[in-house]
Amino acid sequence: MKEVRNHDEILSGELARICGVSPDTIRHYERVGVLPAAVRGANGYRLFPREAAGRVLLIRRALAIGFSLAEVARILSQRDGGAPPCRNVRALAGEKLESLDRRIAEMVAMRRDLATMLEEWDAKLAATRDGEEARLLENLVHR
Amino acid sequence: MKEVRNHDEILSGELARICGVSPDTIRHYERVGVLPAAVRGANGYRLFPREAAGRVLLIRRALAIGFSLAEVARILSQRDGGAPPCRNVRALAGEKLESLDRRIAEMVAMRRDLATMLEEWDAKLAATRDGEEARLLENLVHR
DNA sequence: CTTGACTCTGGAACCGGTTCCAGAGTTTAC
DNA sequence: GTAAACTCTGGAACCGGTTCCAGAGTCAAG
Repeated sequence: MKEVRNHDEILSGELARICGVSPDTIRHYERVGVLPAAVRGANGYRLFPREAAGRVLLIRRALAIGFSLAEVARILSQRDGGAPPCRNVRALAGEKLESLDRRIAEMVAMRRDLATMLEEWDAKLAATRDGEEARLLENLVHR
Repeated sequence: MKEVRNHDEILSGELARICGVSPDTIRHYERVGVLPAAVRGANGYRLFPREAAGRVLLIRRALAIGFSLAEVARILSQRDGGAPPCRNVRALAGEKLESLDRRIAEMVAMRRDLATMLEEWDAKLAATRDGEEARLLENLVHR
């Protein structure tokens, strides 16, 4: 008997499938308040409006960009509460960009070191017979 | 009475200080087998040879480069067991380099997206009066 | 003798996003 | 009427490197 059921309302599993996410994740998002609590059918099953898919994608994108679930929750609940959080969001995103730049710089430095080391190692290995010790690890510690 | 004590043996705390690491971390390293078990004094206190500092730095460097403690433990115990692990190390480091590149590429893409978004946001905010909604978040989801 | 700074132990907490669990109810299809 | 595939719940596990904890022993200086 689905006569009373709005055609624009979908179950958690369907929402999950649409968003390419596990149902567990959907429940989790609701739990931490990043998705508004879904309406419940007579079953007790969650009924999400189709628009929720957009919200989930928004969340995933924010996560991918470096926001935490807690931050997203804060922002979205601000917005849902009526306050336009745009300038806060802008500030927060600015910080994200900075920290992202720092992390990237770190990793690039790491990559450079590692690549250099590999070159040296390969040179050394080429000059070392099988089974012999090339002492690569020592190389690692002395810069 | 320290007459019997070798002057080249140091306590865990001193080793930690030398390496810029907490004593807890030193104990942890011993626990997971990345540092060989230290000799114990009559106190029960750990006595590390000074060379251990080099080992710790080796570990920190390996970690910084993207190796896990488990991997380091495997490699080092191989070496301590007599087998020259150089070629294994080389292979492992090669994998690290690849995964590092992947992660960097991801983060750079992220950074690009975020920066683009920020530019758009700033343009939008410049055209929006205080307190008004600029709907930045929607911008986030629609690409 | 007392105080403070050290050390020992094994186990648990932390971070955060996701997944997994078990036990129970619902819906759908055959 | 039975099985397969959902859904519900709250809590715990996971990843890994580090830190924290409590209760106890050790050691140096005053």
